[in-house]
Amino acid sequence: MNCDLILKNIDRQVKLSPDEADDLCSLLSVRKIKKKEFLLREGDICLYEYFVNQGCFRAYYLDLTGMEHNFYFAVEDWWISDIHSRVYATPSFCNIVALEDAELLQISQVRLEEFLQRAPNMERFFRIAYQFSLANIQLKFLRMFHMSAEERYRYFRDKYPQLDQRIPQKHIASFLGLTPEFFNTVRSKVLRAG
Amino acid sequence: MNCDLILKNIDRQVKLSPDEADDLCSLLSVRKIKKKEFLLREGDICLYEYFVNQGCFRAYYLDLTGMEHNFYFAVEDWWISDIHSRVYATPSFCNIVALEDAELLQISQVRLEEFLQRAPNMERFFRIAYQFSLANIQLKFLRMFHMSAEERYRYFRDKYPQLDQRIPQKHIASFLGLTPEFFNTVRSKVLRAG
DNA sequence: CGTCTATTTGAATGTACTCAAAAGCGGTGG
DNA sequence: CCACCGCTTTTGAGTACATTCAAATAGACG
Repeated sequence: MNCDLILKNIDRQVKLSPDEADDLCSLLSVRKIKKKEFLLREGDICLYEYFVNQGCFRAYYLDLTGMEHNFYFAVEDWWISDIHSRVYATPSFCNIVALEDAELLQISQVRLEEFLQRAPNMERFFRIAYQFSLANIQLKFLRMFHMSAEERYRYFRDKYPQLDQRIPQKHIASFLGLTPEFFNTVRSKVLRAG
Repeated sequence: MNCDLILKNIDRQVKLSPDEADDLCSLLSVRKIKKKEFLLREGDICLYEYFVNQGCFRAYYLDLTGMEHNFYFAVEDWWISDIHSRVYATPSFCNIVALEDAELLQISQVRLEEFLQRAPNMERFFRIAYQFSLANIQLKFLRMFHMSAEERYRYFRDKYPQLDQRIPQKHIASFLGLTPEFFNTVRSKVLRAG
């Protein structure tokens, strides 16, 4: 199993001992997912935290009218799960689906909690990771909520150029809270203006 | 110094030993703030994590045109700080101001980090607290971004009835991403309809 | 090659905003 | 205690940004 990427990812925040690293890796399992397959479906309880080794995912929820709303993308070196469902152990409101063939590492919530009890370094890693996520999502919230469609798209391109190339327009539109049609006119305008 | 409320708050997630509780309390100091005084100003680096013992705060940022956008309220038993500024040790984008005379407990970022190194229980507390915040803010993000003005206000009333009563309309309008004028018409409609 | 889905374009509509002005309310000084 | 001032809330008219619906074009996949 290829744990290189995840260990490098963790090493950016905390230094695990070789034993801790081995312990972690022994708890991980590989999961291969084909394009369009679901990692999580609405109503399921999210039992795992996932780390993307390869591929691309989108997380979305369905509103009352059945429309899909994307709210998270994940590619290589990103973590993904439904944190709400996982933490509260309640049925998920959202779906996670592969946009490309993908390989994940997964650790079950139960094993993760046990591991955190005996590995303060990992407790620390997640504390820091969540702290950064929170800092970033708060800023994202400000930006997304008070910016025009064009500003939002410019910000997205700036921040995630690799995603802008890789992910179909309609999913970016949804991520930005726009209709595909209107997003397309915005996008054309931005491309013309540079 | 009155540490009852904060210790109860922490006790909901983790059990601190009496020594750990004393250790924590020795690091806290009381801060009294009058209505309209600033706890944090844009450009300052946020050096503390705060816990509200009494009173009410709003956090907002100024956009390019000088308009204020509220994004967080805190009352008794809530934590508040600019997590982005505090964690990255960069100048804050936001302002935090008291809406009422208030009393806070504060702990400096430096002391907090030191404390977390020696108190795995508190590391755990913050990991869990951030985890819940993240779960909730993600859900809030979904709701706020894809709901109409009226739905957003109904959700706000439902979730924070105490804030709806306590905070001036114009600040709720801003929190919901609406102009005070438009918010007022929405609010009137909701009050009429029940 | 044909089918299905995604993107592009346009017209009509609606939601929320800006600007303007009146009415209400709270605090302060005479 | 009341009158005034400033700030907040309410109301309305005109406008802009984004949506819905419809249809044509382009692209992906079997």
